[in-house]
Amino acid sequence: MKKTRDIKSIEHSLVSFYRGHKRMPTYAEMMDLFEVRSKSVVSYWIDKLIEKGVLEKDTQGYLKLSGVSFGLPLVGNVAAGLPASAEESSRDMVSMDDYLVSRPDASFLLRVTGDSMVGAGIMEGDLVVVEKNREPKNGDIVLAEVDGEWTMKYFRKQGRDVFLEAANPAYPAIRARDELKIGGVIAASVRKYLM
Amino acid sequence: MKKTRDIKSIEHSLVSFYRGHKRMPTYAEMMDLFEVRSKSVVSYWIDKLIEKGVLEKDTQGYLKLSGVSFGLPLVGNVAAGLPASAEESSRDMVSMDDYLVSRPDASFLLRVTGDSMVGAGIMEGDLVVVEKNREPKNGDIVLAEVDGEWTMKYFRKQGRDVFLEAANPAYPAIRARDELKIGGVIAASVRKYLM
DNA sequence: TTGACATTAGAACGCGCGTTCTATATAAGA
DNA sequence: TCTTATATAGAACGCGCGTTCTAATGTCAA
Repeated sequence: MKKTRDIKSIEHSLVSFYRGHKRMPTYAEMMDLFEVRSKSVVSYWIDKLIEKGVLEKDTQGYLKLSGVSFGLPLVGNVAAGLPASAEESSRDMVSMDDYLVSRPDASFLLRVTGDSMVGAGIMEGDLVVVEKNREPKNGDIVLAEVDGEWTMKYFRKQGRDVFLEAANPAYPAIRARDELKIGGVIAASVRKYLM
Repeated sequence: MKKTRDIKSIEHSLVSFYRGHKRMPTYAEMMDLFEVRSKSVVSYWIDKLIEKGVLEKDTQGYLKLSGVSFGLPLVGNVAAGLPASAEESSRDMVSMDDYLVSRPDASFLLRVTGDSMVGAGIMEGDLVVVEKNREPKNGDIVLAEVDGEWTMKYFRKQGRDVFLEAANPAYPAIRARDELKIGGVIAASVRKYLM
């Protein structure tokens, strides 16, 4: 068995350390990670990774996993199928957190109950990201209180006329009688298949 | 204007620093963050945050944002509506990355094209998380190559009989003639509404 | 074999890190 | 008032961090 200490495996061990510890390892810790016995060797490989663009140092000189190896690679669309797995670089790396949540401070998650939005592809059991304190635009999906009950509805506005509409045609549209209690605007919806 | 340097604003500044830098600040940097002029004051507040359970130190003594303030709060279901925003603690904090992706090394993202899975609530433009090298079970949604074209289909297996089925009834089921080329199993699907 | 280059080891060093001490200002209660 | 608890400042300290040097070894081609 040949030594597996190439630049690829080193990058991989760094990424998995960061995933596990939510921080970068120290040079002493990297000695164990890379299975070398000198910090200078660590420095040697770190320099290589910086050259390659996997790592960078921020303004204070701290190591950072840059761009690549954050999140998942967005490799194209379904029609293109799975990638040749060659050409590792020049791929878009997308973090689900960053992609789905623009304002983490003003957002929360809800588990979907009921079937009022199945027409919009939101099914029972899905999670939705709700953004608070945001002015809904026509066509947005909002979390609203109707007759003391919270539901998700399309927000419709035509001129001065404002009403709520379910995506499921079985439910009637609701006009704002007194005032509309909007809990937030649905920013994203996610569904998990595998456990 | 009163001093806003309470434990709440300090926690917030730490979280936003971590979100921006993907690491914890040093004590010197926290002096600027907290707007104090001594590292001992920083240590003073850090201890408070550790007591509170917001922070913890890992085995090497490094600061870590623990549990709380990672990801988004999962506050319940749609029927429950938006939370009273009181009782800040004892909420489930969920990171989208951790929730949706179990095996980051073996996963990638695809943008959905076509309407073959609208029946399953997966629409054109959605992103799907595809997990490679996983044995599909009956009922899983898989990325498969059919007649040289990649599509998403339900994976059906009844005894020895294996075939692919679209969620859209307009498309016919497909039996495996030669061999089934499975690119991966769909682990999750996400849709973004606000830009 | 010889040379050039890539990779590893080890040691030394300076500086900044987080800790810890003392001292002081402020606020609340008795 | 005096006491106590809370919050801030400043300084000192030891240790570990990342850097940088020299030198030895491994690899491969000429």
